[in-house]
Amino acid sequence: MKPEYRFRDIEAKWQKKWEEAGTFASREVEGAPRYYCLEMFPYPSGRIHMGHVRNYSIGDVIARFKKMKGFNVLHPIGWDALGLPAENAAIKHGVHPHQWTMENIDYMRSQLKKMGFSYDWSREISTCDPGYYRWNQWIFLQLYKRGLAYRKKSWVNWCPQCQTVLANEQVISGCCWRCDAQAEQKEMEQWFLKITAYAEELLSGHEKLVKWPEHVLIMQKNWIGKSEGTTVSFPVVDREEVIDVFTTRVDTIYGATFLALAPDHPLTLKLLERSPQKDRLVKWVKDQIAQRSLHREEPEERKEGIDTGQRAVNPYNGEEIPIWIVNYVLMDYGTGAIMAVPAHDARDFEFARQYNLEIREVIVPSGFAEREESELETAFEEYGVLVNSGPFSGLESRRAIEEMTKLAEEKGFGHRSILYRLRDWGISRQRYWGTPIPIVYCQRCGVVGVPEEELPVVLPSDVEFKGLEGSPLEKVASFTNTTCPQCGGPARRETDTMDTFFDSSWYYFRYCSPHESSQPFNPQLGAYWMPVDLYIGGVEHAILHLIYARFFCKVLRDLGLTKEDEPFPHLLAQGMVTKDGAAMSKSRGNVVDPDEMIQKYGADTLRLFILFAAPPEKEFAWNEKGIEGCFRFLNRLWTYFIDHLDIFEEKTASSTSTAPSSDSGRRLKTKVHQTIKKVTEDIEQRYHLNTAISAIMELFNLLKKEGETLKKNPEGRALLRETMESILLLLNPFAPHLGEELWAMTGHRAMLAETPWPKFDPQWAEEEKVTIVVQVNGKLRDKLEMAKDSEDRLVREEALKLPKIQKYLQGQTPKKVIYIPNKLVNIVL
RNA sequence: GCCGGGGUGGCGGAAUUGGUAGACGCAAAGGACUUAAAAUCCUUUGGAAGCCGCGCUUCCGUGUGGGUUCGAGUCCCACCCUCGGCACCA
Repeated sequence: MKPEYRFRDIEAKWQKKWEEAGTFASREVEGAPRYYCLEMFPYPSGRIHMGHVRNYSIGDVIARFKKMKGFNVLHPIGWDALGLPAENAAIKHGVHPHQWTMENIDYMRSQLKKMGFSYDWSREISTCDPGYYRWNQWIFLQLYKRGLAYRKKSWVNWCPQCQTVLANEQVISGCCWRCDAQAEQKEMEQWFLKITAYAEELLSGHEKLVKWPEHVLIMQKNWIGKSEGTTVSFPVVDREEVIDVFTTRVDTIYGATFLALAPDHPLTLKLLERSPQKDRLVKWVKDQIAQRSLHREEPEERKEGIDTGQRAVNPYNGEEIPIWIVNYVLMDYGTGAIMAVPAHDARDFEFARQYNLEIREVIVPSGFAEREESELETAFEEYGVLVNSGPFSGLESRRAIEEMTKLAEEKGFGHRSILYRLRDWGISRQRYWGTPIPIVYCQRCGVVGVPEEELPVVLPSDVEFKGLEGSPLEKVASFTNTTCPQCGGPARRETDTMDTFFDSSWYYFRYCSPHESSQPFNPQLGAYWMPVDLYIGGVEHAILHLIYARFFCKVLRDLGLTKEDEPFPHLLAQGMVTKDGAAMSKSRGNVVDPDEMIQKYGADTLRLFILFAAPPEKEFAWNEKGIEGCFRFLNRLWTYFIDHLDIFEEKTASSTSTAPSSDSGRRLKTKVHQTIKKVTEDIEQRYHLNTAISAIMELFNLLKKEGETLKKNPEGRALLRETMESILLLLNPFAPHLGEELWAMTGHRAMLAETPWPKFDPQWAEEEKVTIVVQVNGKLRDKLEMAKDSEDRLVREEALKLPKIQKYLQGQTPKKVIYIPNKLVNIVL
């Protein structure tokens, strides 16, 4: 009776062996190059999903491959364990967030172990551990000391029914996601991190990220949104005040027919004071503010505005133009005020038409002298030549921008300026399950940071979760009532917790010394492991997480903890896992559970399939039949080995040194070395794991074919043994359990995981003979077998001699014969 | 609207620098084994036409239409479809 492929037993057996032997524990050893392979750590939502399986399978192939290549590999895992779902579970099911999270972590850890991932479990971290979030607090205090963390009033979404702040994602078409009440805008004190201080460096740092996918860099670039332009001051007529506007198109300023302020601009109410219709207009402004950001979900919002009756002076030509308050100008970008140039801005154009305001053309396309006085159908937003612009008429836009800005600087009514779309990062959350912000409010001393030696500020565990009112922490008197660290007087503790993106912004440093207790991480160990050599994760984090993490790395650098400017020089953005044309989701009911697949086919099959069916960066469409194909492949492999175990019992001489005497042997040996080359390059350079796997399949197919004759003599049997060993070595990163089992069954003592990656012999990896394609007028007509690197003239002659080619020539002399060495001959008639 | 990715057999995909389109796998069809089925193994498989005929020949074929080139899935221009990101950012 032949042993079956009992994958459940095999997988459990080797997982245990790896754990007992500490095979994947990373060490900081001299003499070997280091490699830090990191996958985005999961949120412990309950169970792992196929996206995790894919992400972590890709990482595991790289980690195991690098280990076999002789690197000291750091391949850690942990838990992004703080966050809203835990608190919602508490509200819904009455489980404490801590308990809920811990149970999820325990289950998901067991799932990851069942997948056989080569993690160094001794470095496992969890962000809800006070030993971790204490360093969130420490970092926050350093930021606070440097003015990079500050408090500011800002507008937030507020549900009047639930008495709590809502995140943007929790406002569904203007209403609270939980109680459906109309959400309001409320101004609250919030903590912010000054990421804008690093805007320029976050942008220029992209130049170092040559190994990031282009589209991720573009998304970040757009998010940071740098624009260069001019700030111009418009004095208000008969008043002290001056209105600053920012524009990238100062060349259009002679076409500015009004100024437009955001409803929440600080000058708005002042300007309305003298208006006869003051009450009505002020009410309009307040309504606009209250509704603001609710229509961010509805882009087709109608433009509205009111005339303040006040006027401002265009400093370039002294013209007085009206000042309007409009709903399409945003207070939190630029100065909150714009010069409106209807002829050359689509939004101003739309607004001016609606309110019958003047549309004055000052730019014409270059090549047109001056346009006929005709109705403009749309705003002309491109660069062109200035007209009706006083001394600047006739200049080209770009030139005009330069000169006009220069003039403003000379006369003192304006200057060059750079603006970023990037906003400071609001990190306050009125939630329990997050890191407490380490701040105390003292009646005498004001805002006081908790002293470092008192950290961590630990989350109280005795808290009620009713989900009805604001932060649960506000109701815990033992937490909020405290004493001022400066004066010892009575004080109130900050009850806001941190956005969980804070936690994930530096966790990759923590892995370098996860048990460090006197600082966030040990700088020497950080210097040893950082930067991360390969960071793998979903593209959905292209902006938020990856910008925050880059920001934190720079902050930690400025704090002297690291020398790295960029934490992740190489990013692999993996594609989504879909089924039936849509992302897997519970609501769609198209979720495939990894547990079921492990149970049915085993972890090796699941890993192999999820890597085989598509390259990592592309979308992966789940298909039940596909996984069966991979299962069959592993079964065929297993059976073949079992049937040929006797080959490994013989003590035949190794065939590595000599060339096989048969054609079969030469074909197989060539294929072995070609496959080693291809698999190595596919993993190392292209990360195209799907083609690496298919190359291994091809080799196995040829082994089966050629093996029939080869196994009849000792020389052939030695080659078969060598081939089979190569297959196990090459397959190890993909299907490590099966590999280890067969490796042991074929008499190897050392673990496969600890065995060096095979090397290819370039002589064998190259064909001795090449097939040369023969084309006539670019069409394939015949093929020619030639020795590699045959002489030019010889190949051309042979090609022309071919009977099929003769037929096409019909005695003509070719106009031209093109020869691409070892590839093709093209005969042009 | 702006920015970006993608469109290749019945399906997932391969073709790495402009040089044999369809590797590998799935599905399908036929055959072997079997009392039978499953499993397994073998063969065939882009489309069309032809041929004294079981293998070869010819033509067509990588979203559409043009272009560059001896040669284009790959480069250029225009368009269509699709997926993602941003969305009053001055």
